[in-house]
Amino acid sequence: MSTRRATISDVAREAGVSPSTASVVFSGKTPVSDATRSRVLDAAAALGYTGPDPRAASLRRGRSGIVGVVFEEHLGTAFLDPVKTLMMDGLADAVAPLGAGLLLLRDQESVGAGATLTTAPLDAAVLVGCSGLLRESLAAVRARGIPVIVIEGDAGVDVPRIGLDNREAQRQAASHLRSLGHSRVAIVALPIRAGWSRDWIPGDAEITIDVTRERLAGARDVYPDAATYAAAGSFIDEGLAAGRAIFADPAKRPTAVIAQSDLLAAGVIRAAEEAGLGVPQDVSVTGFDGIVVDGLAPYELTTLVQPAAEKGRAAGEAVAAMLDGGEGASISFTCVFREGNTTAPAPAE
Amino acid sequence: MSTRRATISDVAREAGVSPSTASVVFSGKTPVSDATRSRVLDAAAALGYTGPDPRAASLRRGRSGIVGVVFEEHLGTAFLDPVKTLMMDGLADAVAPLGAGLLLLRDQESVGAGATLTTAPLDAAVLVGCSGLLRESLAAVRARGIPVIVIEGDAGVDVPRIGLDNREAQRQAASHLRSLGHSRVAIVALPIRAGWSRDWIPGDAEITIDVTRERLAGARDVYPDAATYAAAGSFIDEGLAAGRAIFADPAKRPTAVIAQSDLLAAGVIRAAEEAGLGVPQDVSVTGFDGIVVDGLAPYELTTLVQPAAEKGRAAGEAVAAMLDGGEGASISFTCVFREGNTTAPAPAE
DNA sequence: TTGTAGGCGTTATCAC
DNA sequence: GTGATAACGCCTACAA
Repeated sequence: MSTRRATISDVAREAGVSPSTASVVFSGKTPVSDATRSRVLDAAAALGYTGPDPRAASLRRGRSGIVGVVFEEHLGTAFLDPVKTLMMDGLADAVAPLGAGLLLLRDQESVGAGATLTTAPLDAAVLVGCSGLLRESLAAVRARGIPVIVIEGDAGVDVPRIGLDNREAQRQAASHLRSLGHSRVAIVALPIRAGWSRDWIPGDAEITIDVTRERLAGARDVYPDAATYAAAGSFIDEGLAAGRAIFADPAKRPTAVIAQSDLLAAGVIRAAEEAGLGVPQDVSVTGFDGIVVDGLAPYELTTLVQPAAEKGRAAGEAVAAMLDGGEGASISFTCVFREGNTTAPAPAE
Repeated sequence: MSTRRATISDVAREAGVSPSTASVVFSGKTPVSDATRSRVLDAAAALGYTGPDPRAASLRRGRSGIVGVVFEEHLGTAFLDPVKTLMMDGLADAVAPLGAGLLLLRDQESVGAGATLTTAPLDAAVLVGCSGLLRESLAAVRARGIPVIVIEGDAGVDVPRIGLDNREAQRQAASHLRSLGHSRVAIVALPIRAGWSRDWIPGDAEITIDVTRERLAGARDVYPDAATYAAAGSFIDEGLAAGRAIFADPAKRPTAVIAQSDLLAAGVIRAAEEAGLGVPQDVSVTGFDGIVVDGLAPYELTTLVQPAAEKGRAAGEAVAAMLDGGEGASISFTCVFREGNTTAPAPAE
């Protein structure tokens, strides 16, 4: 048992054929006579050979069948976000036909620990939410000459990206509120930079996270002076905290809140209930993402539905195209406005 | 640009040293004089060489630095479960020191599509929630002779597993309720088999999902006749539906509900509120998992805290040990009972 | 400290 | 339909 594992040459010898013939039996790339095939297969079974060693095959072929997915956060954190989860699903679907799998990679791996962009046998890489941190990784990957694509983030220059019309979409929600007569509106934003703790932000705050900045711009296109509270993450509890801050002073209560994610919106709704405000009679709330928020029933958020799984799928397809020698173009997706039961005309003064 | 990528030999030639010396510069396994090192590094830079090709290195070393994680469900579904998410985090942490990354694999991949247990360059595999489906995959992996470990599932025979004292833990929660005087108790279970739709289950229902069966057994050790409603998944909304069914008939209302997951428990609490029942004055509710349920505040569930991240970490460490030639023993983890504010003495009749 | 040699296991190519 | 040959790019004894 401690003896070396059988190789395809062993099998070939046992079967009385050449290694290349045995190889062909396993790869199916060339016709083989039935007699030969079964002789090889029998020999393989006898020797406990279970097929070509993927490592050797990938060296020879120049392909590993592995697509790296790079997150800038802890894996657990990334998967707490339903949008990313959906995106992963779409991505997995799209790379499957390539015969590829997804390798989870964290950016900023402490040195020497863990597979990295530079040491993993990747055929291509997908960067998720590329902001400052990922930029360096990017250089490393590109130098390796493998296809790279970025989802929700700007990698600069000529890296194809999967984008979303964040600003326009958010503007739609804001316009919807304006058409309902709302004028006192507050915004609950996603974090404005890495490591941010929840707080009100000044009008001229520097925002390094693209998604936050773009959605905020869309809201401010309609409500330039709306007070903005940025949460520490996309969670119901963060939205709750934000909502408490917003509804704290009865004199300054807004009649509508624009939340930058559905989870935040769910929290805001809960804060409104806590403050004795009815949604949507007293306060309208809009979300962003269009995910199913577990436990939010009977509310149906008025929100922007983003094609999360499609984004992942598009990334996978772009990767496939680039692996085929194609160019890999950027694609931009559009959100769909969906009116639920959390927005209504502004209450009379 | 269409020319072949530089290899370490090219770099060595350019630097005027031998390939092995250049190799050593990159691997750092042997001391090299500063002069030589910088000559090699310069040559590499000039040629655009970014380091050894991982495919070749992994063939040579016999290690790919990749650990496969096999789920039996859609990736998106798997990551909806906070417990699995935490587990992945622990696993990622534990394999990082190995210099390994996690490759996501789905079981039952349609033939020919996607990386599989048999074609991916894995150093080891971790199966998550091994029930029927995974059994076959298991055979394939074991034949390949790579270390395998199973989390929350029985792979039979001699496959090391990371287990949990589901039955004993659930019994503790039930005993707690009994000590509070509850006698009319209902159980909200996880799905009893793949593809299950929520419904009451008969006392002798066949339960093919291990976790469900074990926790149910624990509850029935104390309340053998408790009516049991099995949800279709671990979600707040499923718990809500279950709770509605349970609280539907005022005449038959239990004074306590044992839920098999925290998310289910959260839904049950919401159903209780809906039915005008106070928690815990009118109904006590227990959960299972000890996760943070986003949006459940101000409730703190009475629950069993399972060491989810530790389970992942243990799996990673077991893998590391096996890769080192060790034996890979099974490990069983213990849940810790945590009393929150969702259980109280049974109300007087 | 540096160089030489051999092979890790496979598969593409081409000839037969 | 089958076989010989030559890489794929690297690493590690071992020798110098």
